[in-house]
Amino acid sequence: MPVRVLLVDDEPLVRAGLRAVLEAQPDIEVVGEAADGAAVIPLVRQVRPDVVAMDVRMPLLDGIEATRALLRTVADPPKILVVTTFENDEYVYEALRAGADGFLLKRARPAEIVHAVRLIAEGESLLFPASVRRLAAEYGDGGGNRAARAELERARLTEREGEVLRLMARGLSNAEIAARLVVGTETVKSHVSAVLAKLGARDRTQAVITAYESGFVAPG
Amino acid sequence: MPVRVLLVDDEPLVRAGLRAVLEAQPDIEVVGEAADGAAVIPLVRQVRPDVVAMDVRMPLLDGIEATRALLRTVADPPKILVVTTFENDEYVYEALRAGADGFLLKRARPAEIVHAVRLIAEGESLLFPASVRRLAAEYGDGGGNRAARAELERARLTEREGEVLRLMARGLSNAEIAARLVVGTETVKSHVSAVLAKLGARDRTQAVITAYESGFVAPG
DNA sequence: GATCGTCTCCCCCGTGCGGGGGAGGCCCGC
DNA sequence: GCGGGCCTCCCCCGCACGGGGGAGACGATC
Repeated sequence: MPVRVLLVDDEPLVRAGLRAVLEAQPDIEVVGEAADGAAVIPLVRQVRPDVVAMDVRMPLLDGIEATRALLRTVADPPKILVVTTFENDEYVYEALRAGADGFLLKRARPAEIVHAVRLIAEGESLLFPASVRRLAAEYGDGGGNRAARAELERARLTEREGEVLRLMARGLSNAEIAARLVVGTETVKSHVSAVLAKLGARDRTQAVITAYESGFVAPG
Repeated sequence: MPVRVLLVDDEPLVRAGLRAVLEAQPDIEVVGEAADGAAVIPLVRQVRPDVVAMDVRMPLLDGIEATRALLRTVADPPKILVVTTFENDEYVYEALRAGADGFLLKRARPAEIVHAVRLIAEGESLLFPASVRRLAAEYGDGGGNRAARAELERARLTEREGEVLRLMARGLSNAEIAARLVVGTETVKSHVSAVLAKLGARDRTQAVITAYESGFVAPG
């Protein structure tokens, strides 16, 4: 059963782009589009999406208000992924406070977008470490942005988990990782499980794919 | 047991580069260096490497002659990976005809170098599809280069295997791939096994890593 | 002092994976 | 016609993997 996504953005171009990116995936299906927040609620009732990709800045009803309305009025509401053009958009944090499950920059790479949708669909209210890290880096250290930082904290792999993922991405087995880190295989299995859970991956292969797609490890 | 590699190149810089790249891998060990072909044979007898990374153009004894001499005089000779700066180097094909097991451009990416060493060590006399393909593309279609083309043929995945690898690289399980391609899971297993063998991968994770590292699939 | 997160290790358990075989049908080229 | 490559499917088998629990030790934080 594919992930059913509803696109909400006032720009047709953005909707088309998201549709192209998402429909290229075997496990994701775009079930509808809306051009403003006011159209969202009836549409959600009609098509029952798993995830709503929601722009923040829209005419009539913006993403924040639409999110609030959605969570207030719809039974068993879909997950909400807030999409924005501006990284330092205060509205994004408003939306997260309103109950959105994650946020994403429009200029994120396709794989990041896809990944975010999958994670959100699985009930993970997290953003991928790399994108958040980059986001955090853009803000610098001085800024406020406690929301972004908190998100980072929630999403981030621990140091050990990061080490394990890096070794997984070099093709090592659990036993080899254990030997490398001088710990037991059971310990490695624990870390691997944690990595899989945090990344929303089903197995180590998917985790390694995510590592590559996110830039956590780079080819070459 | 790591792969034991002997580096043979007249330029210290190249040796240092190869050493850095190869020793960064957990399963590869550089056991010696030689600056010219004449020093290779005694050194091979002494350190018994699994793989010799051999430059073609060297003073005293070039890579071709050194390869011939090595295969003629040493019992149980190591695998020979010919390394060259120039893609259209006629000497390379000479070396392959002399018995070398594969060839590699010096400007190949680290991952490709590492991969080539691993493959060669495992007795695969093949080069990775992507690098050979790129090589072939550089030559254009008009040129001769039967050697490169033959290498390409030997290394290349079949159409079906390529499809399977692409789906593996999207995180699909054998059962999911089977459903996608409308064949039995046993068929998929056959293709997966073929892919693993041709890529010198131990499991699907390593195959996916190779797919990314080689550019067979691209992130984003 | 209590709590929390991290790292470490342990148990059981099912199963997907990969190796090792083989085999039939198809098309192409020699 | 006959071989060879490719695609398809089948068998058996061992094991690494991953899920589900739990638990002790340590440090930081409250």
